[in-house]
Amino acid sequence: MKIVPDQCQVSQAMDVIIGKWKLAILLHLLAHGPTRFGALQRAVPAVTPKVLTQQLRELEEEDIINRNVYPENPPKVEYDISTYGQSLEPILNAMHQWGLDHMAYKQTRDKKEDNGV
Amino acid sequence: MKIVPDQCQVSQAMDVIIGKWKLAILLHLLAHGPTRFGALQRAVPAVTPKVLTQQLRELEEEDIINRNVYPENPPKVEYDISTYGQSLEPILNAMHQWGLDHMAYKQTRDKKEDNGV
DNA sequence: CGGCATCCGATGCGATACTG
DNA sequence: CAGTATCGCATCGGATGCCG
Repeated sequence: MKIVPDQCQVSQAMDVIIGKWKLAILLHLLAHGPTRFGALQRAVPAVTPKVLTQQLRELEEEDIINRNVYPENPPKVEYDISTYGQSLEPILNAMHQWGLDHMAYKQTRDKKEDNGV
Repeated sequence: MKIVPDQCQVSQAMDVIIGKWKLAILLHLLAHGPTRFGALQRAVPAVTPKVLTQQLRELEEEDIINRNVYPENPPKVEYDISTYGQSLEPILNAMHQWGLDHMAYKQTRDKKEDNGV
């Protein structure tokens, strides 16, 4: 398939997954199902609550994830991938596969450079 | 295929294609073949020469594109996708397809909202 | 033609502290 | 527990001007 630049919507996808922690969030939700805010924070250790909230809100606004509030005490909020969000999987899989190849590529390339190429 | 978070390399791909104009550059090179610096600048009108150079250099360092200098006068420099860079096509295609779907999705969603949902 | 040097502003992200 | 409020900074990209 050839991408026609004039009607190219690649950046539509970029805009949605751009954000330092969005991929990590999506991958966690895809792998583990519904996850609470605190659990997400533990799953992505370096993220602060403020930024985690930001990224979640942005994903929610694009209908990629769902936010479910359980009116309990203590409060409980779960996030999970929406049906629509699951349509991102082909992109993630393609990126993942390429990432694996890229690791291997860098390996061999750097080895060559060590030998003076 | 299920992505195993522990050995997930999705961000490897992200790191390579992140950059405001990199996708536009790659798509242009894929569609039009070898392209000169000036032509790229005309193809991506909003980019300034400084930033265009930056993005090209970063893509070049990852071996995604080739930079060919022709020692003529006036100077001529052509950029083109490397063989390795072509391996990104599955990602771009997946993103493009999703982008098209996303446009349609937003259409119907916004129409619903207009009707008071 | 194909850049590079310099300056500058916006935005994204982080640190810390506090709250219903 | 699941956030919000404030502050601050670094990074990225844009504007402008100059050069081989």
